[in-house]
Amino acid sequence: MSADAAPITRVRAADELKHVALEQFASAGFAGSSLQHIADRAGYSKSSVLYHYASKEALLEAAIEPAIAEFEAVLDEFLTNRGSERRRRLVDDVVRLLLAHREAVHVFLFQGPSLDLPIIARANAAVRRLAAAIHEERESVAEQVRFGVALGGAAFLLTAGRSFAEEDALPSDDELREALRTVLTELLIPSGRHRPTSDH
Amino acid sequence: MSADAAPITRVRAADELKHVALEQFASAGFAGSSLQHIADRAGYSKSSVLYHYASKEALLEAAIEPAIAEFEAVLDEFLTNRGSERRRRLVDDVVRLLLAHREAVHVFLFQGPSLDLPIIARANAAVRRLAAAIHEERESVAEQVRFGVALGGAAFLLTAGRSFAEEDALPSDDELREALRTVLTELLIPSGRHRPTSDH
DNA sequence: CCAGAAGCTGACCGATCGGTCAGCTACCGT
DNA sequence: ACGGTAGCTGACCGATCGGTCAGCTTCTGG
Repeated sequence: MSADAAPITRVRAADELKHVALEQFASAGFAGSSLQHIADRAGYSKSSVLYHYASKEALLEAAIEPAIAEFEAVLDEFLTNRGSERRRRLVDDVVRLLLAHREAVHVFLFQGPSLDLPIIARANAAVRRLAAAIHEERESVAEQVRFGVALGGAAFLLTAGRSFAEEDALPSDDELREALRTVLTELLIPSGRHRPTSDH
Repeated sequence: MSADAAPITRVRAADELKHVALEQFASAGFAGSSLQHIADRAGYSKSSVLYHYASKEALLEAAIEPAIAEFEAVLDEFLTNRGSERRRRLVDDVVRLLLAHREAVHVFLFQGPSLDLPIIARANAAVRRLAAAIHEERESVAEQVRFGVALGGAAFLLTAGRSFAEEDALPSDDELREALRTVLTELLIPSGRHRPTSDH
């Protein structure tokens, strides 16, 4: 049998290691996180880590691939859509993705350029595709800056920026989601707001 | 004599190493930058680096201290001022500081939380002071998010985000300064714009 | 009852890490 | 002419890095 209930501990170790590793990669950087440290934190030996994952790189890949795949899906949809809902969908998707995959986003967005790994190259390619699309359709520099500040700022707020707040004053995820949607909408959706032709 | 012209090569080595090191720290991370690599890039030996700087940590400190001191000055002025020009000054100062010290800001803002060094602690304390001041005077979550997105986004755009743009399409620093001032002003200065009481 | 796979580990490997040290060269003021 | 110092280097150190490997347990299907 072993159709159910059995793998209670089965997949757990690998997932646990993946989770601890992602935390470490996001908070201390990929280069700054040793397999030994990750193993210690998870309560395993370094050999165990390398039993479940062929290499440090494979561990990183397993940890951030889902986030990258989801980001690629969001991007594809954005590039396909042409309707008026286009940007609204992007804002919603991005906020949801950021909240669900903070650590992973922190890794491939902030450390991405410095890591020479296939999985990171794939993530960078996706980010670059988004940047190129934005650069194409928004000719003014201020418009491009708005986009970069919005996405980079949102990512910063949920990852690195978090450590600068007082712990007892951290808003809940629900509050954050709504506030982020509000702010990103202001920045990215030129709804009948006060931005005449000032740019460019 | 030796009152002039002599130190042409004198201070050069130390400054050159500092500059190369800062580039490396910003692009590859502190943990990911080895003294050997920095020395190679600068055309010196590793021993030479440690002759000019007592340790890797001292090298980092020399590289980013000026930026931190300047940031502290900007912060002190912001915390002192009470006039209506307060936020406008902050925007101007921050944009100027970001453009002048991109790499240093990238180090202590994005890698800051993960490095346990005195100089980084000092930088983190300053950022935290700013965050606390913002949290105090802006009670709505959206307002705090606006602040975090603005500052974090601007920093992202000038550092990590830069590598995602096509090289031949990078705006000049002057264009960036103006665009950043525009966008940050929109985000941080509640001038008679369409933000009624929607927040909180 | 037992063969074998899964899970996990310590011992070990070469490479590289940050850092020390003795010594070399070149130039300085006296 | 010479002692001292500033600049720089290669050799070397212990620690730690990512990764390999043989072997130990524990469980399971036949």
